[in-house]
Amino acid sequence: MSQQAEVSRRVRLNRQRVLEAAVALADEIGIDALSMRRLAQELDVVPMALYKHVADKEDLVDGMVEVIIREIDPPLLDSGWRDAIRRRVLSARSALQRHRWARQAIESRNTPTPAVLEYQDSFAGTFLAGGFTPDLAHHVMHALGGRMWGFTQELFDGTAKPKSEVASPANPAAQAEMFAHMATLYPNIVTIATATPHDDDDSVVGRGCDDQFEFEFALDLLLDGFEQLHRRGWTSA
Amino acid sequence: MSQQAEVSRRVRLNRQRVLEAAVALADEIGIDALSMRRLAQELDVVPMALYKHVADKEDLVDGMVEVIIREIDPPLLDSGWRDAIRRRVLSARSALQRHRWARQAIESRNTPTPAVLEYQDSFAGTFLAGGFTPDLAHHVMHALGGRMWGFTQELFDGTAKPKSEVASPANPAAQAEMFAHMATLYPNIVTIATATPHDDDDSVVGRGCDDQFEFEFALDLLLDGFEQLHRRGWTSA
DNA sequence: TTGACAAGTGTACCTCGTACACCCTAGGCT
DNA sequence: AGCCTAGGGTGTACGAGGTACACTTGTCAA
Repeated sequence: MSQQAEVSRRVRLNRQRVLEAAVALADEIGIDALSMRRLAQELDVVPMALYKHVADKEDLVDGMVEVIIREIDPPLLDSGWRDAIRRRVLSARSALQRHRWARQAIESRNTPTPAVLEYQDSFAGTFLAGGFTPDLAHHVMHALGGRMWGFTQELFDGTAKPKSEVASPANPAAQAEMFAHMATLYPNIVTIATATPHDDDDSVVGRGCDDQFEFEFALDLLLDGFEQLHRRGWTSA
Repeated sequence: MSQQAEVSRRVRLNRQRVLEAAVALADEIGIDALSMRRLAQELDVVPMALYKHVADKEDLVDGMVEVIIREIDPPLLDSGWRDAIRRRVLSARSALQRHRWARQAIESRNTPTPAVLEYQDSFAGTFLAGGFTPDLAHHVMHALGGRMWGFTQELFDGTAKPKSEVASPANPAAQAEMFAHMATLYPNIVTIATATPHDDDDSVVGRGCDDQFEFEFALDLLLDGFEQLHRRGWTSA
């Protein structure tokens, strides 16, 4: 009886609750560690219970991506295309910053869901409304590529260190030696990595660059390019 | 005896052979279907035999990426930076075109291997040799991002259709209906998708755009930007 | 020939996604 | 109120996958 009371007290699941729990769990443990079983446990149900709310894991991840999309600011309507695009991209970026797993999740999808199509459509709409020809808008969206989602394909920047060395943060001698080693093997990477001022000075090579700056640098480079082509009435023909 | 002869006739495995077999198998069945067990079967050994040559699956994929990198042309030394970068990127692109799984493999790595660092280092070297300041070279490499590997983060272009519809290639009526449906829901995507001439005219929406063109469009846009900043002596300070 | 090291094997364990058949409960109908 | 039913939740089980560990076999140098 108390058992039953316990059970009935428990809020019932629905797709939304499942997706939100999945997002929260992924925030915590990363998307690779997110399994149906782990998620079920978090929700205090048996794994198979989830399948009443999502078709399969693919569908779960699709749903999670949609949750993220909903966090992105809607496009501005009262400003120029450039400002609207720029702000929206940066808003997407900040959403992806809150959910570090999302980039991988988005990249792993290979069929667009309606939510994704809608997102892309509104981008296209902003360009068209800004006077871009459909032709130019098309190419420009391709050029934007993943940046539309707020990420560059960074992979790993030149400043990331091989994992073998990560474990020794409090060993200045070893670090200096490794730095010298890197400088021998990869002189150019070290040159450009050390050229930019560090925000984190206790590491010789690591985390030296401001990701946000790099992102906006590339974004603005592209936007400048778009603007020029647009002004010149560029066509692919 | 004949059994033994059979066995001894078999060439011995080594890391290189394992990696090459893995690349070939991934070319054939895709990287998702590539399992240690399947690869072992292909090589006619028991799964655990592979572990004598690769540390684990991570290591296997790292090795596969290195194989790909070796397929990319070395940098030109006798031409300007712009030409050198452009050619190399396009060479990387064609390697990735031959191995469609490679993009995903590269993206999934989160710690750079020496081969990867070396590849990036030679890019950096090309910029520096071209007279870029370390500062500008740094930002420019970030801007290049994944394009350095010959791919844009396409995700899915506006012309990709939801998978539910993929199965009916020979149903013009349904296709027309779906097109109308898309045009209602995603008018802007349809507008820009149909603006560019198709190379495949039997599909109303699909595969309309020339990926190579889009790639070079964005690449040149960036290279133009780089060139201007370089000429102006741009600094981040 | 022999001895030792490296290559290959067999078995077994754990984690995952998920099919299938079942039970239970809440909410609408009489 | 009592009943019925749809759909949420359960239990069990299977097959695929990565890989630890202990073992056997093959190769080659001394």
